[in-house]
Amino acid sequence: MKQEKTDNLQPGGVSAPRFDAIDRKISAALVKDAGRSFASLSEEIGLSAAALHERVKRLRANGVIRRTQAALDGAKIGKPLLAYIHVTTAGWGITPGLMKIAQLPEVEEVQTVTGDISVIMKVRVSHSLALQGLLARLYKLKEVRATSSHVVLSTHQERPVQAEITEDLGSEVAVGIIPEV
Amino acid sequence: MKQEKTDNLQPGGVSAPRFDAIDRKISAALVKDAGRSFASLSEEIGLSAAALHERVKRLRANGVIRRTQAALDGAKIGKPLLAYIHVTTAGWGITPGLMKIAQLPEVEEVQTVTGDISVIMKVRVSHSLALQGLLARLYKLKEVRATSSHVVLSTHQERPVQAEITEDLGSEVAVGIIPEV
DNA sequence: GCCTATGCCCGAATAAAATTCGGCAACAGG
DNA sequence: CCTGTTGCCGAATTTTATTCGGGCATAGGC
Repeated sequence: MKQEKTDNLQPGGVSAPRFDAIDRKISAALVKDAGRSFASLSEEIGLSAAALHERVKRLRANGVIRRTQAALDGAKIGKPLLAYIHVTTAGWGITPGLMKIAQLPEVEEVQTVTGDISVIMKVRVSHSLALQGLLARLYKLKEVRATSSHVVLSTHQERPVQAEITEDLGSEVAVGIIPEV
Repeated sequence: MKQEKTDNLQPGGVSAPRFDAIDRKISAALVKDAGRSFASLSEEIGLSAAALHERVKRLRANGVIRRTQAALDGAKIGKPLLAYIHVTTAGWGITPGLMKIAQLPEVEEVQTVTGDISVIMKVRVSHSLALQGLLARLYKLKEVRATSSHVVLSTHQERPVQAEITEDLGSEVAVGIIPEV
């Protein structure tokens, strides 16, 4: 029996759903390929298929895994033009008009952000005329003050949320910045 | 017999794969939920499970469906801070230094764009110190002239490439814009 | 220290799904 | 009119997901 020491267990936290190293590993694997069979994954993780299945079920129930989806090729489905639209609005937040535009299948992201712009939209369209049409719809909204578009020339990385975390990202800057008490 | 005629080949090596309305419908369904059984999907589409399976297999082979992946909740895996970093670089394009940073699991997108900035990066980190660490790594590269960060306050839409296309997006602007010949 | 409740895991059985296969019909080209 | 090709179907077949009963270890009450 190759029973691993269960040092992955966490002290009983009632509120926060636990998410240990194994869960992270499973999540990372499913982000890369959600179509893999539990059998082969369980081998890689070091769990039985049944235990793995239970964990995945719990990850879904907890909302860690929100869903599993197909990743399409934008160009091959007829939408080769990707762009970011920066929107400056009068007033605050997202209005019903903007939300309606956000529902268009061309619109992939709508985020309110800090900085000198209010909203960042990520849109993918069939051709430049469609981009213009999208901008026209934006300018029909009276809360839209200005827009600034950035057409994507080439994509060097584009992927969903990754499960892994680089541990030493913050620490390297911390030295000499945190004041002594 | 499946013979490959050389005159079928197009520049790029791939003969034009067809992508009809049914394919689009299937793709749209799989983007929403790739875990659905072929049986239930075939009912909705109006095909047999076998025919549906064959189409999906072809969509994958053609690269229309690039992969199927799990969508994680950024906050629940310990990365609640989402931001866009606009990078202005000296010289052109993506350098090896930038490509290395693009491999970090915190970096979800790296795009070269038109406009007054060179690169747009989408990053998701655990806390602001990690964002600072990321910026520190960027500024270590001598090709990086300046950056401008936009922290996401709230996400109103965030989803992968959608299969649907709004047909009348371009047409509405076209009226009165395209000059008569 | 002992006892029990709990969480996590396993192997095997079962249910469900994916995948394959042979054949039929529509269509285009010769 | 024939013929090769394509897309589809229903039914087998194989693979996979899912359930089930139980074992082991830990934590906490007593």
